[in-house]
Amino acid sequence: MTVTRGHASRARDQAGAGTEGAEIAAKVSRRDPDATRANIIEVATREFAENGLDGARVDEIAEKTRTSKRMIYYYFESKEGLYKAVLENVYREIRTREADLGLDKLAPEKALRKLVESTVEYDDSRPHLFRLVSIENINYGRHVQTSPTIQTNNASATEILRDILQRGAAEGVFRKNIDPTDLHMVISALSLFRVSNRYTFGTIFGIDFSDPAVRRRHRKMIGDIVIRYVSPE
Amino acid sequence: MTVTRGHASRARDQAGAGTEGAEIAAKVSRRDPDATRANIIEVATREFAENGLDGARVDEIAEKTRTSKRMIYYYFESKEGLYKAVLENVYREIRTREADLGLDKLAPEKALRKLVESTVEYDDSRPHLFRLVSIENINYGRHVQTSPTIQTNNASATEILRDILQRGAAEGVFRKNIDPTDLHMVISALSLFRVSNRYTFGTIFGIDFSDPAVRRRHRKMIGDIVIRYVSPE
Amino acid sequence: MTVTRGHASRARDQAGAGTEGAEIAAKVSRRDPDATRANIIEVATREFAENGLDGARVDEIAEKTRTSKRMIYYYFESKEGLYKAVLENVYREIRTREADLGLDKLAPEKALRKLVESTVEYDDSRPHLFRLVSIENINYGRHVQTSPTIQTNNASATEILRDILQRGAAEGVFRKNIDPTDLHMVISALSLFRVSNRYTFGTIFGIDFSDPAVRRRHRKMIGDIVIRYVSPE
Amino acid sequence: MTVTRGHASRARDQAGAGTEGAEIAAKVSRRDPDATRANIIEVATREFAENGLDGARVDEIAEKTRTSKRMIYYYFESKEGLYKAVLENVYREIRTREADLGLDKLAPEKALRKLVESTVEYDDSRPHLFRLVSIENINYGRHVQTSPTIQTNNASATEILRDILQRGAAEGVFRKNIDPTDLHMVISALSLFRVSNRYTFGTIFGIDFSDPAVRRRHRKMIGDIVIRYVSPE
DNA sequence: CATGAATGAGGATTCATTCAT
DNA sequence: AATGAATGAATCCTCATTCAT
Repeated sequence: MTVTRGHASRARDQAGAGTEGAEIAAKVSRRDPDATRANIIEVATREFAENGLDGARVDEIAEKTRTSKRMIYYYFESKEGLYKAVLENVYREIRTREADLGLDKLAPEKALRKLVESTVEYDDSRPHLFRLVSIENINYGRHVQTSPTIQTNNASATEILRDILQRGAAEGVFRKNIDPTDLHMVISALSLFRVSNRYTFGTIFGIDFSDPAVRRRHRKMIGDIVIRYVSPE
Repeated sequence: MTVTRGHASRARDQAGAGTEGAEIAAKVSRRDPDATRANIIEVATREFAENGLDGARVDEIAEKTRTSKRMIYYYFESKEGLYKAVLENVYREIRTREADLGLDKLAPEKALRKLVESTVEYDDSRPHLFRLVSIENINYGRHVQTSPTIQTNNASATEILRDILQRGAAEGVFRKNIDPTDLHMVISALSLFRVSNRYTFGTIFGIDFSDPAVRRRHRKMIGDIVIRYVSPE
Repeated sequence: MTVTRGHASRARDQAGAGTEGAEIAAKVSRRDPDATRANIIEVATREFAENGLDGARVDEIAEKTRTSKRMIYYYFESKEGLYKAVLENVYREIRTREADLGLDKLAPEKALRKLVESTVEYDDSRPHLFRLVSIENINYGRHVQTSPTIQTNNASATEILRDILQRGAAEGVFRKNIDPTDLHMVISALSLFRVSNRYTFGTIFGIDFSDPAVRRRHRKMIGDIVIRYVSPE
Repeated sequence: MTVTRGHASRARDQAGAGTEGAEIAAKVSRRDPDATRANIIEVATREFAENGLDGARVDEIAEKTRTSKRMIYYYFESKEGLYKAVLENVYREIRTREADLGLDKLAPEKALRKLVESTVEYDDSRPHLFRLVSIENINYGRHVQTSPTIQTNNASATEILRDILQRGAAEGVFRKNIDPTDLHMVISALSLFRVSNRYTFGTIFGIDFSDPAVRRRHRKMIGDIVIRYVSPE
């Protein structure tokens, strides 16, 4: 299984010139390339997230779309091209998150806990996005590796953390020398596990990850873990 | 259809090391059902781990086997049946680990850190086992759910932790009321993330998870995190 | 999945007779879905009639077709779907028969005998159609039962009989209270036996059902039987 | 699909030396060849009758048997050999019927009606036997043709009829020149149709052939038809 | 007599993709 | 810009039969 072609989304990257992109997508019609494209991506995201790269079916995607199978090939050139477009879109969604949490206005400790808790909530609420991340890892990250967009834009995720850590260290409430990337990994790991391993872990240990009470318990625990880790002493 | 012996991946790992090892490896198949089964499982484990349930090809598996495709169906009835047998074997391997660490003879803190560190090392050294866990989660844990073997045998993983936590609490070096299952999740999450998200996280944040130095840093960090979390105050 | 036109077996039967006939026969397939469908049905009818539902081979059917195996699945979804389409076509052919015999213009007795004799001739001349009926009965009528088309259209076969019987009864040449459906069964049974049991009965009792003299003798006999049955006294 | 081998039942044709063959079959055990053979035939009869020659599975037959698949090949050499043995057994059962009806002691008319009615009852009560006859006809009577046993033994079925017809003709209650074989065909046709076409005819014309009232009506009708046909005038 | 293991050849079906219009 | 028809190359699976013990 080799990735060929590649640059699927060319010409369409500037899509969604206005802000109402999403709304337009709702009532797609012929002769509206942006909407058609968005509609395909939307359907494909669902299908790939539910069935994996190999498990998803082009026919199935096409059928659930407002257009035809031919259009998928017209816009994305191949199943893999479509998958890659979906993946880029997923990472775009993921990174638009941390934006407006206003963490820079909070005290370091509060900021950090809020970051952790909002991460847990967000990851829990968008399982399909993180299923796609799992799928991409099962595929050896082959598509992330060939997507400059994803790499350049998502690395910034650690910036917010770096800032919080620096402020905390300056104030003496956090230890020095905590690596922001490693801490980001810790938070991601703890939060994502609840999504990406929920079925096996849940089945074997009898935990219902869809139970809000469980989510709150975990959210608190993960916050505690992170705070304790960065604290002095 | 009976599950027999089970030491599937041994043969290949250390083939020809001893005297009978070579003999077995040489002409396994002919009229030796256990060996035939084991050989199929071994090959299939590799193929499913590398390509996923949908991505793996029965033909490919058969070809790499010492027998024929027909035998796969003879013993496992279907591709999914084979996958399930592989999964059960994987979980069997995973659980046989913690056994002889001799943790009960160590002081709680030492025991816990040793458990964590050995987990990190083990997970890092058997990525294919945990790829299969990821794959199973993408499949909604459908097969783990229908496998009594996996459920009954693997839940015991928390027992060791429970013991350590109790001893630590009794000695006053650990907090009371730490839930062993939740702590098991924490350790698993931190350790597994390094395996199951290495490609995307590694690519985006420029971390080389195959670097031993990185592994040691992470091993230490995860140990610290866990110890800090269970410590009083 | 829509059944279109339907004149499947025409092409082969009289190919090249008219002017367009030759043209159609020559390059049927290319982008002519109706012709493609019809061609598949035609070939499949022969193959299913000769080998049964289980005995027929999709590969064999495809090979004798102007298109490929893939097209069979494109239009009929499965071997069974194709078989069902064949069966519906068979029943369509069977029922289009009695139409233009002009029985309503004949005296009841003449009409009835003509109906019987034409049935014998027809059944004898299209053994493959009735082999398919036998095959369907061996399959417990499963497909006829799930085909509304067949059920609604073929029940009308008794209407013609009902009319003849009523006229005969009114004229006093037939008994009253002869059930048209039962009489239809009688005629069918006597006529069809010659087709559907010809091999075993012919072999055991040394009768050559392909001998025209035998056919004429049976035709006469069946006519006599039916007339005698409906006659007064 | 070509018939090869052929003489399946050799060596075993003298089976069932005693009269209690059937009873022995009930409690088969290893080391009892006759019982083993009878048991296989019994199971195979059911399987072939239900699924046809192509539809029946050797594995399935073997599984429902008290012995193993190997024994089928040991005794019958091939699936087709087994089928042929089944067929011969079926014809043996069929022909043992008319025996004790004591028709020669009845007046011709009574005898003929009794023959007809008992035929209808018998055919109705053993559908699986006649399904096998249908199946054999779908197979072009290939096996009946190569089975001397069936041919020599079953042709006698017309003897009884010939006798009745002669007596009737002598007494002046029947017409002369009624061909016994043709009359046998008529009776068979009318009676068998109820079994071999019940699914298609029943579905299309809404007749429930399993209804005893329907059976009685048909039995009476077929008797009437036959008597009327042979009556003078 | 009896059996579980093994098998080659075939058989139905699916899938991503392209073509003609 | 859009579409229904068409396709080759897999892909999973089944079957009657034979072999070693």
